[in-house]
Amino acid sequence: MSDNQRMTKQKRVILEELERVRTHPTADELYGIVRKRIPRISLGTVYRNLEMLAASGRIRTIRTCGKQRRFDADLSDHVHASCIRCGKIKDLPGGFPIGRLDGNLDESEFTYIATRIEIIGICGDCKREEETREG
Amino acid sequence: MSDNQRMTKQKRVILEELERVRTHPTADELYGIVRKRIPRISLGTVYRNLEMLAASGRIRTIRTCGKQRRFDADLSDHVHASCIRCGKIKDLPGGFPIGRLDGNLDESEFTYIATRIEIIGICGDCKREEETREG
DNA sequence: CTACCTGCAAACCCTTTGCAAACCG
DNA sequence: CGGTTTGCAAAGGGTTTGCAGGTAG
Repeated sequence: MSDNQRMTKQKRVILEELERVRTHPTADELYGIVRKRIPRISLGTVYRNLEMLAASGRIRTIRTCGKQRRFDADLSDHVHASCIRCGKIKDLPGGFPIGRLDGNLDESEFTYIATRIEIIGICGDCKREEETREG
Repeated sequence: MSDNQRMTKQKRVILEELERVRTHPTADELYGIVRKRIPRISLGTVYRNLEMLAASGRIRTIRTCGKQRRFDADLSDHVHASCIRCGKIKDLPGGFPIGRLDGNLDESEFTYIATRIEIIGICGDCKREEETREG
């Protein structure tokens, strides 16, 4: 967390692309996007930069359904809608329906950083796919 | 999700132990616990049974901070407090401060299943450890 | 200059899976 | 009995890391 971070071309492009997309891509998906601008970038570099950007608070990592981590450059409080089938995440319009949620928290036993709210469900694409398959 | 599940000794003990512990153990932690009662059980069996129990809705899986999945036999709505350092999860007293949260949801585009709320922070153990290390 | 960062590839580690034997109902 | 489940071990797949060369400041 010592912020001796350099703004390299790779880091800048990764951040730009993550801010641009509306999805919450996995490292691998972002790798595919960034490679259009930096063809010789490596997946390891993408991971390292996402890690650094998260450590310095410029982006957030999301772990929910699915085995892969996802990343979000939108730091505002918003609710995520996660699909248990495909793991994709969409944002819900409107902010948080609650506040800081640290009321009944013993600060000596837990230092509050943030609240996360998500709804779990099945997205339209996966639902339609299931209906097709099951007839 | 076809519930042709048999109640084997392994599955029963895994469920019993998961219901008994107050933590939200990883598969590996639960493996260590269950092995006290079934010494020759394998980690693969623990994973398979947790998967089956989750598929039939008897337990829940949690993915948050940390790379390992965690499991929870408490199906009631409760807020999780996750430590970003060690990945451990504790329950917050009291239920959910909000309701179903599917108000501004287009049901044709997302089938609602559940709401998850967690707070992110640093637990007492990790905080004390950091204070010791940094002087 | 030089400490930090990159690309590459191998290592890591959690999780899943194939198989023959064991077991539940 | 017949289809599930188990233990074992190997495979899988996302993420991390060591290293030598490259680069920001």
